Amino acid sequence: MVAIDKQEVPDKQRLAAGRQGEQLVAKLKALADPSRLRILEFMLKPRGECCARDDGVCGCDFESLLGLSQPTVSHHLKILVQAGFLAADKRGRWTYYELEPPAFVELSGYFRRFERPSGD
Amino acid sequence: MVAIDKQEVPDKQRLAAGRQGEQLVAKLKALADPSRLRILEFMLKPRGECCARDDGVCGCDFESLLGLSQPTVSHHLKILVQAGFLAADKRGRWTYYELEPPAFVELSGYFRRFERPSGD
DNA sequence: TCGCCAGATAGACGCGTGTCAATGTATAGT
DNA sequence: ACTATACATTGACACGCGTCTATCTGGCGA
Repeated sequence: MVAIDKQEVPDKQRLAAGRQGEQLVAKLKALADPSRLRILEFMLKPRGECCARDDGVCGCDFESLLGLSQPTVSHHLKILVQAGFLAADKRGRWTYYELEPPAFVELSGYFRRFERPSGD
Repeated sequence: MVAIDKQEVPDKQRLAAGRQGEQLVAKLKALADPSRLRILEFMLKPRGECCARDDGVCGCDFESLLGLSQPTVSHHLKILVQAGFLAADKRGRWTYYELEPPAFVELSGYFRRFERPSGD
């Protein structure tokens, strides 16, 4: 063993290789689902059907929106929260959700790197 | 034909609902894989190991990069091409790949909508 | 022409994941 | 205290997807 396995990759391709890249993949996986995308888009212009507030959307609103069972909706919301796209604010018996803009700033910034490739 | 199927959804949640949304999901699914992300990042600063050109990266370069079998690499490249992130240029016995910037412009633009939510 | 090599395709296998019914947990109202 | 409700968790099931081996296709050189 000639001292490998430590950091054979100095600085190249760190994003899609290390833990940072795993987080990115997790974020993209979280977005790669039609139901979760609809949740996020609903958050852009939420019309509260059930128990809306001006500072958050009640979780129960998503059920009728998506036509899915309550556990499934809860599952999707959990994934979006864990990925950092939503913030969950539990108030009393309800949970209110808000968009987390920084997560999207990070994503759009990441993709901007590919908008004008260096060499080509 | 009663002129249906044209725009039954006035303006609500068009992106994540209709065919346009399905395409978006397909694009995001294509990105939600560590191997495919590494392929794209490699395209940003490609060092040709095998048969590089200045106007494309040879497909065989990805095999050693990813440590995957040739059919698996071919599979990933196909997905990226179908999603519109890569362009495949078959020249003789080799296939050269290039980044497709417009696809990334579209994505970063989509996410920019969430960077500053209207209501909040 | 014959073999060699780059790449695509087909089929199989295993794991991940979206979905649901059933159940658990905690809060609010009576 | 008891019940109703909003949400989370669990377990199970089916399908999708990443990976491989094996095979096929097609272009290039000897």
